[in-house]
Amino acid sequence: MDMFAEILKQKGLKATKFRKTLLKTFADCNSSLTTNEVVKNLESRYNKATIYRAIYSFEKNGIIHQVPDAKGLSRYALCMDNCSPGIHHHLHAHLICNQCDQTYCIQEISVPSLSNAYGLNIENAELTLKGNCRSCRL
Amino acid sequence: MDMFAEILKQKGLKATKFRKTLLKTFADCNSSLTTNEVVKNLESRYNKATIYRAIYSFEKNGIIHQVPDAKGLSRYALCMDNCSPGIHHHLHAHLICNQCDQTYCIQEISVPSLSNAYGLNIENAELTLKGNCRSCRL
DNA sequence: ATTTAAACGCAACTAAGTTGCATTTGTAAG
DNA sequence: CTTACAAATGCAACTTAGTTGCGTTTAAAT
Repeated sequence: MDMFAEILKQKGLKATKFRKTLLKTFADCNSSLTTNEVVKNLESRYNKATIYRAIYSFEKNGIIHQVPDAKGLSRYALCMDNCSPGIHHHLHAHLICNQCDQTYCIQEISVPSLSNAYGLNIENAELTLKGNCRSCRL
Repeated sequence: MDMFAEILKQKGLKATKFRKTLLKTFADCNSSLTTNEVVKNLESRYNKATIYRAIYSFEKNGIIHQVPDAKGLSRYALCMDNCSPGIHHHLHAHLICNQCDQTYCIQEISVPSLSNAYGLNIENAELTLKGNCRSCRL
């Protein structure tokens, strides 16, 4: 019984060997990964184009969500909330650590609700913090 | 009397012909510009490397500040608050328009104060909204 | 076991941004 | 006004992130 295969199928994706490996990579990480960190981890075994395409499909199908990155790279984390294919529900803030440049989801801090403020028809809000993460404060 | 030259010197930068042109470019724009939009505007007259270096120094010296971009490019807007070389004070939110992909500073919406929440030693917070800008709602 | 659409690998490409070094220019001192 | 020099610019080559088209392989339904 393969847990990762089940998750992939439930989200509407074929459970290939590579995709199970990619999902495990995100699951094993307690924060987030840049596309390039994934490429470096896996490029001996899998092609760069394949990795980019899979990350794109994971994001689209509600398995991972994009998070901000200290240097402007694309960076992703596993979805914690119940995200469906096509619809992400993330109300939490993101912390970029000044010391390690890692990005963490901070479930304890939620994003203020601004729905229709000032007639801007806001459909999404992101709150990004810069500070020190738990590991770097030790 | 050259207003742009005065601003540049006051911020500690040499007032070259190119830098006055660049500052005017940002001043003439009511929202923000990607580095590439600036390059496209000016590359017939000035070198790409020069443009990148000048944008970097404008940002460092408190003339412009980086704002989020719909497609992850680097994008900047004139500082409105009183920013000093090395220190930016921006408490306003940023709006990315779903229709035109432009980024606007929204002075009316301020970023929640979170200073030391959860021991994260937060020294900066950014609030990014997605919605419709004024021009696109007309 | 067969079939087929989806996924993958490869290679070539684009676009954004950087770097080293030679030349030019703003500005302050003489 | 001229000189001198650090700072700014131009050029060209480079790096890095990400994309695309197409032929081959594979998951999974029949």
